Amino acid sequence: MKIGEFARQLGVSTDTLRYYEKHGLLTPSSRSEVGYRFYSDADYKQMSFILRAKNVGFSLSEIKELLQIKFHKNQHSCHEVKAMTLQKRDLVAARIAELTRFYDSLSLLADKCCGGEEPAENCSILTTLEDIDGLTQ
Amino acid sequence: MKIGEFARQLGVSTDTLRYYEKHGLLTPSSRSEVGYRFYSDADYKQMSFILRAKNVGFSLSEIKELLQIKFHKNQHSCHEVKAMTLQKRDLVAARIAELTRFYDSLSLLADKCCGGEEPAENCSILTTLEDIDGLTQ
DNA sequence: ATAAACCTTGGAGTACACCCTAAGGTCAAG
DNA sequence: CTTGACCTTAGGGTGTACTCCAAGGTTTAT
Ligand SMILES: [Zn+2]
Ligand SMILES: [Zn+2]
Ligand SMILES: [Zn+2]
Ligand SMILES: [Zn+2]
Repeated sequence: MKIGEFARQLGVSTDTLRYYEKHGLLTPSSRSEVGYRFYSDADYKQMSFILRAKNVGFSLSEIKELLQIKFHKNQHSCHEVKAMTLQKRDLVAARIAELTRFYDSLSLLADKCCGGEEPAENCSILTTLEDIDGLTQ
Repeated sequence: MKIGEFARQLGVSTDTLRYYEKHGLLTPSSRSEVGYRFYSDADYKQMSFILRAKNVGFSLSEIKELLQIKFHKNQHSCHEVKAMTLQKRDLVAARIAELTRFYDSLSLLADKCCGGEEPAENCSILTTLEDIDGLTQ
């Protein structure tokens, strides 16, 4: 399958596929005589793996690591894979915590503001940000 | 106050202050004869505003908007300010929802894996990512 | 024969929020 | 008068995951 059809079937752009190839995530299994990329069923499976891993939150470099493990399964342990997964989960959790603080602060701010059409002279959002904060910690 | 002392008091780098100046967030109120930046009390207050806004999750360009409103309070309404705040909050909420999906998927994956020291031949994290997913919708 | 649709490469651009460097000028202390 | 700490500018680099472009070669249909 040439790159265009392959991209269409997977719902990604051809640029993305060339990008992934350049970054060692998916090298098409063959090329035509004039250099056209040809993708096989195995390539389809690998790309699906990549997309699923992306869907659960792994970054491309993490996915590359996972692929290395997948290619040399006997040289890596379950422990290693689970550790990566848990570490990623913890990172995600930390980011969620930070964003939740943002969310709470923004809610507090919004609640204080009347939201009317009058000039923002005494807008409590602005004054709260100006004054000593009743926001942080 | 010169830039170094000002930066120290606010817990930011001098590079950050020059960056903010270049991007229209905070222009020091004066310069010495040879061009040294001098920051005033008003500058301190504005920088505090910026840092507080950052702390609740606003991006620098959003903060720039907020500053524009703050400078011309009578030309803007409470409604406008509240709308910005709510819109930002919704964006944050959407991002939290996405990360929560990641978190849940990663937890599911991790739970299935034994985490032992044996080779990853049959690691359920890898097989789950390989096979038709029990993850996504 | 020619146009449309495909493919190739290399390289530049995007957003965000800085950080770092070089090359040089300024200022206070000893 | 020199040392060290400070300041200036312009410009490049970081990471992430692409996206877009130019300039050209190939394939397929009419
Ligand atoms: Zn109001
Ligand atoms: Zn208001
Ligand atoms: Zn296991
Ligand atoms: Zn496992």
